[in-house]
Amino acid sequence: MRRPTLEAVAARAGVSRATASRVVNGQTTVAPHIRDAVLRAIDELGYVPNSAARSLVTQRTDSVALVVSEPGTRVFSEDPLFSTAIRSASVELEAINKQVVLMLASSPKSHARVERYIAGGHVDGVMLLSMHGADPLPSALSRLRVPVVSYGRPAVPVDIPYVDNDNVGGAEAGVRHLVETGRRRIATIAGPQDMIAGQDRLAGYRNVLRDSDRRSIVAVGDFTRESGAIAMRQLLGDDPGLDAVFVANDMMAVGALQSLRQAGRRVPDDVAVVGFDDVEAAKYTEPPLTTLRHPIAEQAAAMVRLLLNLFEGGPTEPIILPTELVIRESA
Amino acid sequence: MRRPTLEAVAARAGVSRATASRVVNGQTTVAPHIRDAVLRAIDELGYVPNSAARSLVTQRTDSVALVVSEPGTRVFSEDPLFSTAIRSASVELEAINKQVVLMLASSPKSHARVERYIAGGHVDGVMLLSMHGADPLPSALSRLRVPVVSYGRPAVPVDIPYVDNDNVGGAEAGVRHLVETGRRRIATIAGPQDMIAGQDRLAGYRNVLRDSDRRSIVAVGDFTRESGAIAMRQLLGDDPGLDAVFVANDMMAVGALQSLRQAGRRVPDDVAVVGFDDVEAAKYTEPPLTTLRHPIAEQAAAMVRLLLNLFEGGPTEPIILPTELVIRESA
DNA sequence: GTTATTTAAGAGAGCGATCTCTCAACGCGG
DNA sequence: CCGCGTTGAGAGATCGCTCTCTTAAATAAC
Repeated sequence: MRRPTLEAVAARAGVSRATASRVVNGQTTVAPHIRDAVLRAIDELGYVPNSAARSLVTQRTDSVALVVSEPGTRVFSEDPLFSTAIRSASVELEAINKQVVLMLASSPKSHARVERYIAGGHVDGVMLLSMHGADPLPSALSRLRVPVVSYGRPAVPVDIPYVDNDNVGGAEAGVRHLVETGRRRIATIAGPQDMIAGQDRLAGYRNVLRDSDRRSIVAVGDFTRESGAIAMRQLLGDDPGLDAVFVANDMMAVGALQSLRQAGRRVPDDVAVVGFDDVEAAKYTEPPLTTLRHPIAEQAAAMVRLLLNLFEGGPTEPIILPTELVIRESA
Repeated sequence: MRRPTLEAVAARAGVSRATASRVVNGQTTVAPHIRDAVLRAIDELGYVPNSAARSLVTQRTDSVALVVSEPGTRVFSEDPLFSTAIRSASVELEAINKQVVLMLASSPKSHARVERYIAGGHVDGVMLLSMHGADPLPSALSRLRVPVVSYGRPAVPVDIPYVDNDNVGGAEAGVRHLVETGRRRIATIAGPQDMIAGQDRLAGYRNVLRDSDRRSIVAVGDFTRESGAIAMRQLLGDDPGLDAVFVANDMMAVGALQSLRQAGRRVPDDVAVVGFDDVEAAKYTEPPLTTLRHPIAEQAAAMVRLLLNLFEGGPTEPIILPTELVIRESA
């Protein structure tokens, strides 16, 4: 009760295996009536090509790895970034008939596993979702001479194409909005400084404050809601007179709103709040959050294009997608 | 600059390909010094077995498909169920050295793609995340004679093992809690009735109400926040005197809380609210939500075990995991 | 009508592993 | 010293496909 092989199809259609193969692979050098006979045989037998055999000879697998290099729990739980990126990338890849092999690289041990797997030639290329600067994977994978693209600029200067959003520009736009609406003492809750997004958003904040002659007031969180709440309390302690805060991501902004409420500050009357990411929850906070939207889905699509270019020799410059200020009620 | 083959390893170690293969696959019938020589050769050449060649002869691929059969957007966005399940299943599968191939089946077209892929023998087994009753995939896949396990009881009576949480029992526990805390007029916002979870949770609600001699008041939502808000307004219109509502999932409960606030009802003083799922957000609502927790991660792990049993002939009865009432402030 | 050119289909050699079968070497009892 | 069981290693078939090379037939050219 084995699955039918190309041999069986050929026999049934009364042609050679080579001809059957031609039909399967859509070559045009087959006479119409023979082509039909083969197609009929395929249909009757329910033939499906064996992928192992095929990729053994073609040296292609038609699948790409989506490596999520991030400590386990954070990945999917709060932050919708990963899930959105994964979904979009999947959709895009399926559109070009590539399969997605999802790999989570959360520990050194799994890093090794991933490397071995990639080295094993299981996939034609790798899409790397890696946010932490210290991540050893970008350089490790680029050494394997496998096509790799990264989501988010790799922290170490390694020569792999990447897609990123304009973190610096986005932060600048957010802070500029606070300046333009007349805020005087603008604090920030920065993200972790071992992450590019954390660094760049803080840099954007500093740029604008420097240009507008204001003093910077910085607290650092780790992109979680709790850290945002803690950082906000700390900022209020440091400078009770602050009238605005730029928060490096929405989750922390939600925590900050909570602390502000507890401290009796009204938003935006007393303190204006700007977040970053425009997650779903930003619409439902009290008050709804003014934030910076970046098109995660488009970024994932761009990453797929980049990988395709890597296969086919197209342009592979990094792609930086713009962010957009979404003004709601918090600022 | 090709990758080294087993042949090369054998040549370098001065043995036959067969012996090299024995070493790679950890057979014990190789003399220690020869074994060492082969291992050294492997190390020096950086040999990694070619998976296509291997699975061509072994008929195994060591990867399993994780098929998410759900209309695109819903999957990852609001509902953390999918992301949590995917992550847990990945972790579990990686622990037993199986790769995860993620497939999204959102449209009839992609259904066909998934079926073809599975039929193509790319994977050893399938884990199906399917929530909708009308889903054609469970029966389609079970017909392919591929080991399949399902997350959530398949709506159509098809003979594939599954893992589910005790939706009926959980709903009963939630509603019973409302009864025991003295609530008289207990409404429900049910989930979509084309989903098992929607049906079963409503059934649980009805069971308890019947037994406690109360009248049921039902509105139906679609598991989204907005639908919860709308349903709540509708319930308040139908029966302004209701003093409790059992909501079939947390997202709808969040919407319901919003509508209750707008209607000037205090929670839990005027109206008690019980949700279902214990999502992250349930902790942060105003007031924090009393809800039913089910262990998604454990369910995913159980699903992996079930699949393993399917491979190896262990027991494959459906696994129903219990839910737990988490009492916070809303009820 | 013969030769040159195009087109369609077949023959057969791999791709890189696994695994059965075979055989050589060795130890040991009779 | 011979035969026999055991153990370790090699030979070679095989998995199912692709793709080059070859050949046969059909058409064109002169």
